Amino acid sequence: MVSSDKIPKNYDFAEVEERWQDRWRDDDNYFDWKSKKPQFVIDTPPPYPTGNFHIGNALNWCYIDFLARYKRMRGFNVMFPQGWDCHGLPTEVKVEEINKITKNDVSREEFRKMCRDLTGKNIEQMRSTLRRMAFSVDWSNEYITMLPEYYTKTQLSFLRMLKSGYIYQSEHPVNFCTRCETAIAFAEVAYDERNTRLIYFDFDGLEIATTRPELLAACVAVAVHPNDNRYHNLNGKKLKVPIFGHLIPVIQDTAVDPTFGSGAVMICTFGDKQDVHWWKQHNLELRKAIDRRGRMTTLAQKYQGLTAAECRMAILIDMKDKKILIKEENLGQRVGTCWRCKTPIEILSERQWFVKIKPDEILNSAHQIAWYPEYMLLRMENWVEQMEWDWCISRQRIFATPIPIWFCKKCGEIIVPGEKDLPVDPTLTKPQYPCQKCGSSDFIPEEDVLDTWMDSSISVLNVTKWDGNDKPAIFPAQIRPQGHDIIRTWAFYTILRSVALTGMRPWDQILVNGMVLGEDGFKMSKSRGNIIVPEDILGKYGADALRQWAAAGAATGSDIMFNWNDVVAASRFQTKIWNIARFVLLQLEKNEVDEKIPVTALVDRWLLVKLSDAIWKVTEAMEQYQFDIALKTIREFAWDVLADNYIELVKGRLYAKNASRESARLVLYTVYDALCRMLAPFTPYFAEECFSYLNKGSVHKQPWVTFTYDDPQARSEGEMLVKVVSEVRKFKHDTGLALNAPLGKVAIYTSYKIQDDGDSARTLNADLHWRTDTAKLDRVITDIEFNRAIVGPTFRKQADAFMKAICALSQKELENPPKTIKLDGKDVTIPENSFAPKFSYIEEGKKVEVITVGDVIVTIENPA
RNA sequence: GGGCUCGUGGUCUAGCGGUAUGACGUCGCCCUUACACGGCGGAGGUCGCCGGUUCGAAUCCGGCCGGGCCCA
Repeated sequence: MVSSDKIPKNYDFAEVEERWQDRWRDDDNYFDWKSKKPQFVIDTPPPYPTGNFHIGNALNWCYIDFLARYKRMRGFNVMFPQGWDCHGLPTEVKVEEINKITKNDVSREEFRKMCRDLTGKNIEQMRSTLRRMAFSVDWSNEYITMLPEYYTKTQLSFLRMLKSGYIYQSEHPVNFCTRCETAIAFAEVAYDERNTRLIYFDFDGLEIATTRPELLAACVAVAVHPNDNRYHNLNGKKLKVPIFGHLIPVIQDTAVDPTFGSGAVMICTFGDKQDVHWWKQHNLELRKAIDRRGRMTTLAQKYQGLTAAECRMAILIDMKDKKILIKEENLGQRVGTCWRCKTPIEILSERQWFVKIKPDEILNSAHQIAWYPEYMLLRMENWVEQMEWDWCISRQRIFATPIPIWFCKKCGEIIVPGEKDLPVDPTLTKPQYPCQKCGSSDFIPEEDVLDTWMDSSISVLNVTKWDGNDKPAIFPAQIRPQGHDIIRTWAFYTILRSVALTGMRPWDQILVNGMVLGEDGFKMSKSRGNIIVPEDILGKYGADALRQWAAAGAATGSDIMFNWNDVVAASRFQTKIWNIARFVLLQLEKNEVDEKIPVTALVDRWLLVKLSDAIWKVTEAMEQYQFDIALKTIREFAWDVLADNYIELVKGRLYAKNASRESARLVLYTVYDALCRMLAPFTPYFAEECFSYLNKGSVHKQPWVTFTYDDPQARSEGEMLVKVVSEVRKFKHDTGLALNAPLGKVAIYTSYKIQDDGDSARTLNADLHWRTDTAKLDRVITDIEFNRAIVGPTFRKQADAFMKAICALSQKELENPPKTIKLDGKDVTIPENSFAPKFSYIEEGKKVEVITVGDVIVTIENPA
């Protein structure tokens, strides 16, 4: 035990957190590949290395660390790896911005290097925040997707899926960002509310309304509703496209809304997703009017080379000249945009690589995973069930994993590298052998690269050390912790890929966290100015306080508003426990606690009962990942039960040299030890500091508390005692007495003998007597309290009648209730504990104050 | 327009079939040798609205209103 004069009066989080961060060793948290303990592998989300670990990440990582630390204490061999999902547009955009270039201004290799350098710097910054937050990351299992060790696996997974038929290439309409000049997946399309103009014009005698006149060159049909009488005469006819002059058919389709615009729709390749439907369904021609850079093609004739917006203006002017423009209307619409740069996406038909979506396979696997909270599974189901297109995985960018493919220049055959030769960049190297089909040695490299989700969706395969053969020994992982915003992307893709590559679900459980909102209740954003950065909180209140906010700010899974109040409250809780610690350690230091002596005093036994309850509740909550309940239970126990009730009661006994002092000291020791352990997952620095004074090593190396204690007598008598003391305190307060002021003679009448070692007398500073005789008082019944949980189910529809009948009993009958009572003319048994009379007392003879607590009567004589 | 989700004292939050949890704020009393970053106590809510089921609903069901997320 450390001597109490070495314990500082105030808890200095900054000093403590820095000291322990220095002292802890990385290898404390390494996964042990040779261990016989049960494994607990976490598929940590690899964040995008923006350089800033934001508060949403912080929430996510707090959950991970709570459960990682908890599981270690429960004897699991835990792997909490940290990955970095490096590839992708944002970094390319940032590099272009910083260096004021576009990707085409430098060589591919040079551009890649710039991206790698920036990413490396950003990772370094984020690592330091992770460490400061005390996240018990297994740094021996860190991975960085832009490094060859990792993207070798990405390429291997590509080849495997190509071989098994999951991956194919074809020309197909895809979402395309003309600013980033790349295809993107549906999951990457964001929707924006924008205003546009609906253009009505004369289309070869037919009135058409369109929002995209610039696509006139790509018009391949006009559609009307089959029941629209206005257009019956048009069926089977061909119309001449204005300005361009090509002929297109009129088709009928029930998907046309006759009430929108003129009821006649121009189908272009492609204005929107609906166009793609019609195009497929009616076998229409393909006319590409917009190219990858968003410029009009030769098909657009004199408008060639204009941007889509310029072309729109020009066409409108020409329509006016030709007097075919009828009118324009304002129209609000939702536009699909690139989620990175907000440019409206075009749907272009391009040769791309795709991954086949097999909804049944994915759903089947999703159902084998336990979802926390459960309803998040619905979001996955809904997403999977409405998938229509396969997953487009090719991108026309640079900073990404290369697609390991060449094409034979002569015969077009697809050439793949040997798996041993991976990784490859086909733009830098050549196949080892000539084309097996035609023998040619001329190759065209695939310049497209892979979607970044192709990297990150094998995170779980990477950490479980998948090498392409079967499923790894430690696969599947035990848990995937992530936000609900990426269920349709990362969770979806990971399940898909695990099933495709191993035939199995990726994890046993998935824990979904909510989003962090700003203090104003809105999503944090620069424009709102409501962004809170973790570093700010760390500086003001420390990591442990921020971690407490994450645990208790909201129920697991629900969105959580950032709230300084919660952080302040968390920090105050630490102060409170710190003071409890100082008190406890002061009591413990003088001589060693004898752990073998029996705990005898009533309140001591009562506290152990309460501790046992708290431990059980906290443990249950941790098992269900209900961190809010766990931490709140600890707080309630420590603050209300231990500090405000128990310590107040036992103080006097500890100060006096009473015989049962040792019993209290052992209880304090037991409780203090248990509190440190239960706090360890939540406030690792604070718990470590408190525990260190016990000289028993690191709290993080201790097993979880499993202390149990049962003593029904101590439970009910202790509960009663605490209530009585609190009522008498309230009495003192109400009569204007200081709580420690001397009180006169107090008699407590109970039906059983209480031996409290003088605790209540000292606490109340009163001449206090526990008595089992009957108080000489007159009492009257003023009210009856019913136990509806008994009355309701027993009497159902007669519950009201029963309660009325009881109320109608006389004072005497209520004091000694009969066994039965008449209800609707029938005698019915009165259930036990179905009601309790409430008494008030009339003093007799001596002037006494009377307080009742249940059936316990307290009289106070001569209050000072 | 569809799916999911939320709507609880001034603010935030727990509960999700037996008449409401905690925090912050607010008001009053108390500097009692662990703690005034504390203790004790008070005020403040017809649990969004309307129906239904039930002996009983914040809690279940239906409708409506309002917020959020995801999607068309």
